[in-house]
Amino acid sequence: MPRNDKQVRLWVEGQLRAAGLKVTPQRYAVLDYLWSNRTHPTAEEIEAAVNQRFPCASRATVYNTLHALHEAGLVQELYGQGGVTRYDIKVEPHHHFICRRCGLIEDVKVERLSVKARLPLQSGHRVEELDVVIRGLCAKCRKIAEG
Amino acid sequence: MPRNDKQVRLWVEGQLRAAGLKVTPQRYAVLDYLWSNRTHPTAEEIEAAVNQRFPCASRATVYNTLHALHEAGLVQELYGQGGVTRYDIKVEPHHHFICRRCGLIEDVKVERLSVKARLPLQSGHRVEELDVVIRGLCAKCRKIAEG
DNA sequence: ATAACCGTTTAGACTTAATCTAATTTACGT
DNA sequence: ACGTAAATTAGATTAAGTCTAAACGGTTAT
Repeated sequence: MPRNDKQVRLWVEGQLRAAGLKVTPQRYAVLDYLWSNRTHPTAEEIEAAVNQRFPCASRATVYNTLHALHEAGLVQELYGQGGVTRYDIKVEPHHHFICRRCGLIEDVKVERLSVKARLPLQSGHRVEELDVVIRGLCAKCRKIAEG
Repeated sequence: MPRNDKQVRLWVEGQLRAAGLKVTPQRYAVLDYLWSNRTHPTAEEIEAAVNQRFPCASRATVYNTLHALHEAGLVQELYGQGGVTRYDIKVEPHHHFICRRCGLIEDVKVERLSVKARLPLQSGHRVEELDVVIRGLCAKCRKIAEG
């Protein structure tokens, strides 16, 4: 696990290469941003962030990159109410809590939630990942809703 | 659990009233359709289906109704790739398998997948539901992908 | 050097799921 | 029946995400 800037650079570049992707400034910027910001950003937020210092990535490229990273298993896509996809770097497995009122997303450590499956689930289907989303009201919205 | 048409009618009306919703033809049609078709339809598919015999529900009403039914806990919303929400009547708890290639959605019986949580997950958050989505490739797409 | 090559990026048009609005209609308790 | 709050409507609007065809870049061969 990288500890300083140089190590992060090497880690990001290594991950891209390992996924069979050329290391371009745009891809580097997106993956580096996701490494540093575990805030479940939208594609739009990522685009704005990586272009803040100086424009380098178009919208199409941000989407292309995110799809490639997802395909490569480096990034998780989070689908929720409103049809806006959020992105999350896959460093260690975890689940998510999503508030149905304000949209807050919080990580849930796997230790708190044990999932036991009897595989195979359906004949012939290949299970690749298991997304668990806990939905409800966050503390803040709970207070508002309960009055 | 309703067994014939009359019982279904009474069940649907009862569910609507219990949720504090007036029984309108549009709402009746939507909930009845979801009762009879456990195919995880989109709002568009539902709109087309309930208007097939004779037009009765506008798009806005279909969405309003689905939101109301979801709010009331009668219907589950399924969010996936593509940003198209799918709807599923909540009759008995189950999970879902979704093929990342063709989008196939299949129910997974809870017996096959047990989720155990250590509550409370986060201080103050109210847990309302737990969505488990198994993602991967269905048998068909698996064959195509593996060549 | 130069050329050819293939994957990547780009701007901007396009698609479409879902929302919004303001006027009209309807369900249902009294 | 009546009154009213709730529900419905058509159509305009929004915005997330995709598509397209041209340009770019870096690699390898000549």
